[in-house]
Amino acid sequence: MDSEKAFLASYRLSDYERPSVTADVAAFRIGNEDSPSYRKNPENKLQLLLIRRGGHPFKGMWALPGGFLQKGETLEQCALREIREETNVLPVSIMPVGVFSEPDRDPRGWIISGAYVSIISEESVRQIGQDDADDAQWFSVSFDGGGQNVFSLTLTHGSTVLSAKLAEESPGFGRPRFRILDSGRLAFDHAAIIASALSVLRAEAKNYEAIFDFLPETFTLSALQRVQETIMNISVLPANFRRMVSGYVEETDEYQRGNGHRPAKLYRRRTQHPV
Amino acid sequence: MDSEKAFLASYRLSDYERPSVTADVAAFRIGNEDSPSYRKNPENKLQLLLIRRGGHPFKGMWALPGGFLQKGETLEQCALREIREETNVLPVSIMPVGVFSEPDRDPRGWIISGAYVSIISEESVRQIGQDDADDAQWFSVSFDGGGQNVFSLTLTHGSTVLSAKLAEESPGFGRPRFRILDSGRLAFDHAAIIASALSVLRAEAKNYEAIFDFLPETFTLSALQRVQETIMNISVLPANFRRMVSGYVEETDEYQRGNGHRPAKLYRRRTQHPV
DNA sequence: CAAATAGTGTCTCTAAGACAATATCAC
DNA sequence: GTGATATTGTCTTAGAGACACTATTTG
Repeated sequence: MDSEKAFLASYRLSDYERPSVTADVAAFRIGNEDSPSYRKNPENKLQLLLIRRGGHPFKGMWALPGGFLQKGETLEQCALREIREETNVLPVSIMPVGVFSEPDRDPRGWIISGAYVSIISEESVRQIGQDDADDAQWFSVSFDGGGQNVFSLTLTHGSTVLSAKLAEESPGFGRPRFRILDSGRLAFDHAAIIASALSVLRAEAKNYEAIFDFLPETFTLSALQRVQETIMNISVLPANFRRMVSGYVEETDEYQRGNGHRPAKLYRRRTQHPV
Repeated sequence: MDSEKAFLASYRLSDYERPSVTADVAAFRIGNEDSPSYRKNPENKLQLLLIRRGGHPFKGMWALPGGFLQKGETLEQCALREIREETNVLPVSIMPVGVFSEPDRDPRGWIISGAYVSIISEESVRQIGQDDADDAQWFSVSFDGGGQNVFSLTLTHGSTVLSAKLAEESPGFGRPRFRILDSGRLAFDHAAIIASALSVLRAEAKNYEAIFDFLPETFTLSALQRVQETIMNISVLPANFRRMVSGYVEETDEYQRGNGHRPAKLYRRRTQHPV
C-alpha cells in the first residue's frame, strides 16, 4: 500500500510525449424553407453549423466548431462546452463519432480529435436568433453516394458552396471511415469527420430515437416524418410512418390549426416504450 | 501564405496542458471446451485477453492490454501494435468502442483512453500457443443484464473469478455507456470498457460481418453459427441460420469428415454480397 | 368548391421463426 | 443399428410497403 503511494508520488507523466486533444462537433438542425403555397407544409433541409476560421491555419476557410480538451473535463463535456460557446445552446443529444488521429491532420502539430454529432432542436434554434457575426453559419447538407464507395458532400450557404469528395473505407465494418479525395475547401480533415458524422446520424435516425431532439416538445406526426425523411434522404408513405412510430409517441389534447387543411393532433415523445 | 508559414513556425502547442493518450484493446476469441462425447461438437466460449499488472497502480490486478499513443501513429495503429506486442498476432478486425476520459480514471494523472474491440481468429490463437508468462490469460466471459439497466460481468480463468456490476447509462442512444457499481477487481475503469466493448461486439455480430474473423478461412456453417450464438448468447434453429447467412458465404468443394456424424461442407466468406 | 394535409383500414409481400423430414457419417 | 450433426423443405406469423378511402380545414 505504501509502495503504491510512493510510486504515484514519484510518477511523472511528463516523461512521455503527449498529443494535444480536441473535441470537434458536427451540430445539425432542421432548417425550414419557405413553402411555395400558403397551405403547403414547409420543406425541410438538414443543416450543419460551420465556423469561418479567423486565424491560421486554414484562415478564412470553414471548419467544425471545436476546441482543446481542458483539464478536469471529459471529452463529452468539452464537446458540449464548445457547441455551447458557439451557439449559446446546450444540445439535447450528443453522440460519439470517432477519433481522428492521423499524425499530419493538423499543420500546427500533433493534435488528435474526438468527433461528436450533436442535435440542435428547432426551439433552441429560435432562441439563438441570428448570430451577430458572419463567422458562424448554417450550411445546407447534401451527402450522396454517387457510385460504389465514392460519396460527394456538398454544403451550401447562400452563394458559398463547399463541395467535397470522399471514399468510404472498409465498408460495412463498425463505424464507416472516409478518405478525403477532395476536401472542398473545408479545413483540416473536417470533410471526413462530417461524412462520418452524417453516417452516424442516419443510422441513429432509423431507430426513431434521435429524431425527436430536432423538434419542440410537442409536434405533429408529419413534422416528425419530415425530420426523418430529411436526415435519411428517403420518403415513406404517411400511413406507414404513423404505424411505425406509434409506439414511440403519445397523443396530447392539442391540435395544430391555422393551416389550409385539416388540423393535426400534436404528439409528444413517449419515454416508456411499449412491449 | 507567408504569414501562415510564419504563424506555424512560431506556433507552440506546449502552451496548452495536454493529457496522455492510451489505446486499450478488448481482444476476444472463441475458446473451445472439450466435448463430453466424441461425436458431439465442441462447446464454445467467448474469451477475453487480460494482463496481470506487474507494476503500480493496481499492481497484481487484471487489466486490458494497452499502452501510450506514440508520435507518428494513429490511435488504431497504436491499438494494433499493443495487441501485437501482447499476443504476437495482428488481429483481423479492430473496431472503435469509444473514448474514456473521466479526469480521475487513472491515479497516475490525466490519461484518456481510446478503446477498441479486436477479434483474434482461431488460426491465430493456435499460432500463439501457450504464453510462457502467466501474466497474460484468456478469461471466459459472461455478461448478462440481470434486470433493468444493471448488468453483471463475470470473467473466469481457472479459479480466478472477476465479477463486476455495471449500470447502463442513457440506454438506447448511440453507443451504450456503463457506470461501474463494482469493478470486480479489474484495474482502472476497465470493467466499463469491457462492457461497452461487448455491446459493440454483440451489435456487430448481428450483421454477420465480424463473426467470420473468429474462424479460419474455411469453416462449417454450424461452426459459424456457434460463433454467433456464443457472442450474442442466443440460440437459433440451424435451418434458419443457414438461410440467413446464405448470402454471406459460398461453398467450397471440401468437407469436414471424421466426426461421428454426417460430414459438413466447408464454406468460405463471400466478399461480394449478392442483391 | 378546391387544394392540401390528417388519419384509418386493409391487402400484399417478404423475412424470420417453428418444425418436420431426410441424409450421412463413426462407432 | 445408434447417436449425433448436416441439410432441405414448408407452414406460420409479424412487420413493412402499397394503396384506397374518408375527414377536416382555409381561402
